[in-house]
Amino acid sequence: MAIPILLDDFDHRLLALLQDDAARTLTALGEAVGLSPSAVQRRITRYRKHGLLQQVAVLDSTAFPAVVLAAVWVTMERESVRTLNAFYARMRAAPEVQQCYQLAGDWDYLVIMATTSVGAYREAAERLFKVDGNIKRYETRLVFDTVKRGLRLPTQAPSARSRRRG
Amino acid sequence: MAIPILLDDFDHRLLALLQDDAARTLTALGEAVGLSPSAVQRRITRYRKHGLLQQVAVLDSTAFPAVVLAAVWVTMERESVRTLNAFYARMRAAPEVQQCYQLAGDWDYLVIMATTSVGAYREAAERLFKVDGNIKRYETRLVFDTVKRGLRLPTQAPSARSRRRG
DNA sequence: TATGAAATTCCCTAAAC
DNA sequence: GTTTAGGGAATTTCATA
Repeated sequence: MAIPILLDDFDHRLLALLQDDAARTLTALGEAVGLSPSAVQRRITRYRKHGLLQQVAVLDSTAFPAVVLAAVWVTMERESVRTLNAFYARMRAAPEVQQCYQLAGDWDYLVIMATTSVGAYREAAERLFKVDGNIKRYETRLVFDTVKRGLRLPTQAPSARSRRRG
Repeated sequence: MAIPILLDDFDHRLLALLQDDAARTLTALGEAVGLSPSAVQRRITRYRKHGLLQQVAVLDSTAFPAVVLAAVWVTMERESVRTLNAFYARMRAAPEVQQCYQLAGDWDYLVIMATTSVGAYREAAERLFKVDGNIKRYETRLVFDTVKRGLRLPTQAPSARSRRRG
């Protein structure tokens, strides 16, 4: 889907910085990687045009004591293209669904949910995971504590990073 | 930890907008919620000072075909304060660990990992989840497909939103 | 105490090189 | 890739309800 984009060392370092803090100025980014602000800007524009990067605000979940997080494992009864597409559409459309991954193994999907109460979670789960011809079984595990939360991706192997440093 | 912060309707709407796209200008945000750019800026500054919000870049994981995502369930042998703190510190320090949640039920923790190869995942898992006096058991499920990915939190009940609209 | 408007500063953007 | 110039946004100040 996305057009392949070739990344050099500057790109990898910029993407790492931006994943930590996207509010930095082009000047600060340029100083960090050894590039002029204009060069940094051109690169970031390129990332955006390729749909590689989007800037979002991440809220501190502990600041919202009412928020209920839950992990749900799901297995499908039989995966016809039609029912699967419907499931995907439901996951993407539902504001309660934060993340949804297809897994290898006995469980087909992992879904991370976020709601404002256990009641709201129950409602959403019954609506989204109703056991019918599509979904065979699902299990809910409420989140007691958030140890770490982020979406950071490594864009190059750790060995390449340390090799370059050493 | 975080100082409680009282949020009004303007705040809820701003936080919703910012969670979708943190690159909007203060003017655009102000027009969307019916506030002057100055007022919007003051509120966002307040969120930042309270540690409520941070701006990050989220990368399109499909644009990095080499990236391997994995979900790991973990159970602890015996949860002494010392070993637990060590585990928490390890999770937070490891760049391969994206998310880590303590769960209700038979599995104690869910860990979402992101590495640049299956080899790198294996290395990281052996290092982070080594079965010893601390960790009893862990199971890995590789992610085949990402249906949805985000960290959006609802800051107020959906009923409150629709009630206000209707 | 929080607002909106105006003035200043700084940054982003798009040229030209 | 850098440097430069211009427009625009963020930030501060100020008057106000």
